[in-house]
Amino acid sequence: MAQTRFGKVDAIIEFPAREAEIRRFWSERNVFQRSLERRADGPRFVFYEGPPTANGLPHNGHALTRVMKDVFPRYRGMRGYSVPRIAGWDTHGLPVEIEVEKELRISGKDAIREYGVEPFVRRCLDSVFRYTEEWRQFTEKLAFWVDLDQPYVTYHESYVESVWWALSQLFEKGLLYQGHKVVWWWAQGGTALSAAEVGQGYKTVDDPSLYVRFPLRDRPGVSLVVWTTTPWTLPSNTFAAVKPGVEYARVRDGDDQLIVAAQLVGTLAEKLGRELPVEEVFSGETLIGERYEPPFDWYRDRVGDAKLWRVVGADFVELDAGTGVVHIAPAFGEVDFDLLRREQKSDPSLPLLCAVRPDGSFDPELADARFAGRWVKEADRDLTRDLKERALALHVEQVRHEYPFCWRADDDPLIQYARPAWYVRTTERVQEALEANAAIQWLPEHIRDGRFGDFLRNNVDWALSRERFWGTPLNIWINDETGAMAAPASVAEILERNPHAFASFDAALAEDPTLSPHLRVHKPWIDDVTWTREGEPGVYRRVPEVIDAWFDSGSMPFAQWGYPHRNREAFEAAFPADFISEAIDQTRGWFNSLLWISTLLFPDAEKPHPYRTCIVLGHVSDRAGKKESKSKGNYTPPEIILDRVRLEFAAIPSDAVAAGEIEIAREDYDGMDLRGDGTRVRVYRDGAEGEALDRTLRPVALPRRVARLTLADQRALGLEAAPRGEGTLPTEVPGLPPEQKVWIEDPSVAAPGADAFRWFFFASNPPWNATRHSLSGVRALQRELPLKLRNVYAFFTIYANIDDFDPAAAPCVAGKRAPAERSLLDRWILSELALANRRVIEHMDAYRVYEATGVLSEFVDALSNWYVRRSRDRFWAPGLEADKLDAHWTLYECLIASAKLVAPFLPYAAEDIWQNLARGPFPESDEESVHFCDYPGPDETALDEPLSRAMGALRELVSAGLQVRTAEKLRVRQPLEAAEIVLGVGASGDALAPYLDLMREELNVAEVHFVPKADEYVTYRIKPNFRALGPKVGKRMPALKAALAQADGASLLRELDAEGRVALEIAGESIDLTREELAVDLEAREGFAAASCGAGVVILRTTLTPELIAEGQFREVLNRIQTLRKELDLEYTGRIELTLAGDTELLEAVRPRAEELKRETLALALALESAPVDGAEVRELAIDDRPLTIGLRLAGN
RNA sequence: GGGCCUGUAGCUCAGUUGGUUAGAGCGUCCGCCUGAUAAGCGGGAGGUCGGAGGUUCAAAUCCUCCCAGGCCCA
Repeated sequence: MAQTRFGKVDAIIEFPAREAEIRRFWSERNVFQRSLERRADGPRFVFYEGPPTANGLPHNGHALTRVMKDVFPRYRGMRGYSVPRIAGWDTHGLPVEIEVEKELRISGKDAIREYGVEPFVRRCLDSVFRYTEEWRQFTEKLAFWVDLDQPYVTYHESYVESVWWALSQLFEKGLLYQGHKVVWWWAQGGTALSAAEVGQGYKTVDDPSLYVRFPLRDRPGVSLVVWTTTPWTLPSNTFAAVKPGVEYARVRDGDDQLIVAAQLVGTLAEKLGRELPVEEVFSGETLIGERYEPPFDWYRDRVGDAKLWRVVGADFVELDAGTGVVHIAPAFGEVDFDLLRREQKSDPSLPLLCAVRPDGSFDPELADARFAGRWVKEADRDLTRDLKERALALHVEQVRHEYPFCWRADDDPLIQYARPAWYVRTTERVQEALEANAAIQWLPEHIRDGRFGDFLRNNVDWALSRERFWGTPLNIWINDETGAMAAPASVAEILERNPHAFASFDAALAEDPTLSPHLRVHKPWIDDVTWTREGEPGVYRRVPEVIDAWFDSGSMPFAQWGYPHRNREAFEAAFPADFISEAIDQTRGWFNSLLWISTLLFPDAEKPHPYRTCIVLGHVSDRAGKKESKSKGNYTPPEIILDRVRLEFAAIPSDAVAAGEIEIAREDYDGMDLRGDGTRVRVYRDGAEGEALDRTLRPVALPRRVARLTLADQRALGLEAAPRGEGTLPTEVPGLPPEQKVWIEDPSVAAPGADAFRWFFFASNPPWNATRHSLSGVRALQRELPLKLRNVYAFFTIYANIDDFDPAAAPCVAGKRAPAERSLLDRWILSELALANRRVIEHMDAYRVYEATGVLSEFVDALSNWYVRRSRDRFWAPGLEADKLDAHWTLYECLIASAKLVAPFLPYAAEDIWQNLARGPFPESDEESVHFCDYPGPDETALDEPLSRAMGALRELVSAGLQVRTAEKLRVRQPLEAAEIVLGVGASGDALAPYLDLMREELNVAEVHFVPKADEYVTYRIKPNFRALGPKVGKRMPALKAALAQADGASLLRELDAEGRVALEIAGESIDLTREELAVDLEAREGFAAASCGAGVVILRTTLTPELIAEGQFREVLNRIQTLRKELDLEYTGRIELTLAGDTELLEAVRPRAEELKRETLALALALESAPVDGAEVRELAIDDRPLTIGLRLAGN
């Protein structure tokens, strides 16, 4: 049988390139698909992918969500579950429309209508998948295994039909109704703006600030005083609100009486510049129900007996400004509107007064001639004048405040404005939603009662409709004569009503066969769908709105299957989800819409649904904890981790730059993880790497993402200056033409790669914490496990190949011994492995990925820094004796297990190891990929906790011993006579006796003893065991502590040992103390070369005999020769011939140990006191000032 | 303005039901080791645990208030 040669493992590796090879293997061998098939019969673990929008490029936050959504399904898959993973795309909504508007350089709904709804919608569709390819690559690079070939897509007809079904269910249950919603309205553009957009457009402006009298009808001469900064809303005034439970005052103002909140009388008096003596104080409630004269009479004769213009109570009334009486215009304020809705519960006839048309002008039907048709903001001044003339304005001034403007047209102020809207009556089912929420496992837990619970408890009805174009059309048709409504749940149901319903779309399709068939269920074509009914007058026409895109994504549990029109069983088998995860901003987004839709549609399903466990991810911030933002440029693009260490800069030629140099911002320099003040970099134009220049990069004070270069370099690279120079915003750089920007790349190191990125997100902190992201951070964590594991793996292949160790070969298999027969060290690391394995499973089952990475790191550290380190001489031993074979097997088993253990976290590294170490020897094995393997279960027989504890103590003692050497300036190469160990009180040397060889080697001492009578070396410090004594001793604790500190430790201990207890006199009382109630610390006495640790005290005998000195000198010589071997890059097995000459004492130290020297250095010949032979590599050096000449040449030359 | 979260070493983070010398990694300095290692080991410096009160024999941990940052809403 041919010997396996394991592939050579380079310690230095370009991870992105290696990962690409592995990715190719996965795709060629269809590994993901097959991993699913192999588990198809397993119990189901249901994962829902929250659909991203692909009309922007993926960023670091997406990387976090991708890897978190990957690690748990991978883990569960390896644990035997069937875990199908379907990708999804969120395709509808305002952001898409806005992108297209930008592209078309148009703005507003009228502009869209002018452009044409049909071509507009088609452009939306195109734009949705603009970055699909980037998303696919991003997803694949991060090894997020999800089925990208058969994704669910929210604009697809089958998806829309499912959403329609959901809406028709709500409609039939009476949970859909029409009302109004107050939105931030851009009147000139005829559109509502989202909160995020509004947030972008605040400006500081001066607005009028009015104090207005509302005369009470039934109390002549008495007026309420209200304060407003929007006079234009006064004609639509409906109520005046006061705060119940707060004191109000009636004050005298000349012949008038005014009513304001008692605590604001002074403020108002100051404004008016006159005394306002208080006549009466009363509680706010007593005002409720009072009628008043509205400030304008535009509605007076129009609204019949409706109980308008009266005082109502409201808790939101604030008393730190204004008058404590609030003007309520429900059409122009959200809280105002909610108040109207509240009042409508007892009096449904209350109208919504709105004297303003959607274009922001006063309605000529209502307004008097002076104001009809005028833009409301412009009318403020005349309205104010009118109020003054009628003596209703008590006081007028200007106020400077922040007010939102349209971010696209920044001269246009926004107004709050009530628009007709469709609502989902969620308030009726809050209790059920809360029950579902209570049953969900939220990670972190506080989301349940905190952020999300609060949100649910404060639920208001879901405003579902959007007056836009690109979205799922609201499937409600209204008879234009009778007002009857219908909500068909599918295309088929529409066709039943009118077989030619889609004639207009069919015609469009006939004209243009490239038209996506899915657009049949979209605007504008869906608006042409109508029908009539036998015996009923009128035509059913669809309402014009589309719906909130959150309803789309929240429907994915069933809509991804097209349920209930299709795939009923598939849906039922995959409901609810066991696990979902998104970032915290989805609390009110996807997490919310999923929960509500499920709660409303499936009231009988067992809770929680539609998800059982939800990990709420923190945001990814920059290295300073600031939100990453493309416009600030504090953004490390994911490519710098995944592909290459480079950034793109706007080119700024400057004659101030030194020849051969380039200057960028210090922040960008740090962002590329460059050190010092100058680094060699490559500079090139995009796509012209062949003509790259090598330059020295200098960090200076500059704005981000601009690079200053010399005029000569500018010419050499064929660049133009970026037109906006240093004022170029980071966000503009990608859009510059290629001749105005440069790439700057650090060619000295490869990017860390996808596994490193994944590990960073898992291992840096718990997933719900905000993560500070940087290249240096990723690299730091990469060293912690991925690189360490790779080093061990490389070590193994070196010696396995040297020894022809082959796990498939008969001699190796025959020589494989059970772990119990192997050496202590082997048994120890196998025990650690089993322990780590058990703990990783516990953590991962509980979704504690961060803790799981900690366990893995500790294990790999133990493997690398103790097992391999202590086993090195076993691997160097000649031949392949039993002990060496044990070492190979043990390390092999650890690596194979590690590959499986890390597979969900580091799918590439795991595959790399697996292919080389498992598939290499066993090419016919069933597990072609590590991702086909079962996750290992701990080998319970290998678990040996006493062994783990003992080795832990040993490692501590060794550390202490090394600490002594450091303190005494005794290098480890210098052998010492002995180490004495004083163990902690009560510990026995027996448990550690088997490890003393390890300790002798590690400390380089001839002997290790336990010292039975330790008083000579150490003192004992005795402290109370606070935890045990706390309840018993209570307030006397400080006194006890002091007494123990002063007592003689050794004699106390002797008494304890003899009597089993000691008695101490504290504050006149005697306290009996047992051994368990005391803690004893050892401390080395002065004058010894000693150090203490938790396990005990280590004392080194530091006297050097001539023999020890000679031994030390020999070690030095050996070290120099080995170093030379390494310098010369010799093969590990390469034989050499040696000559040594120089200091006599050195040579005499070597002479008796010549055989050992030859063995260790693989020297066939050793000549002392002889000159180097021809062709030898010669080194002249000194060891402690003693000259030595080494001549080394390869044997056989 | 409200809600939630976070604040521990220069940086990134741990820190069990409160238990008395607050830990790790990185960085830095000194030293060591190296025939796997972009490594590793030992040590030093570095902390009023955001601040102020309180509860307790005992507080990073529990309570109250305040400050700063983040997120979500207004």
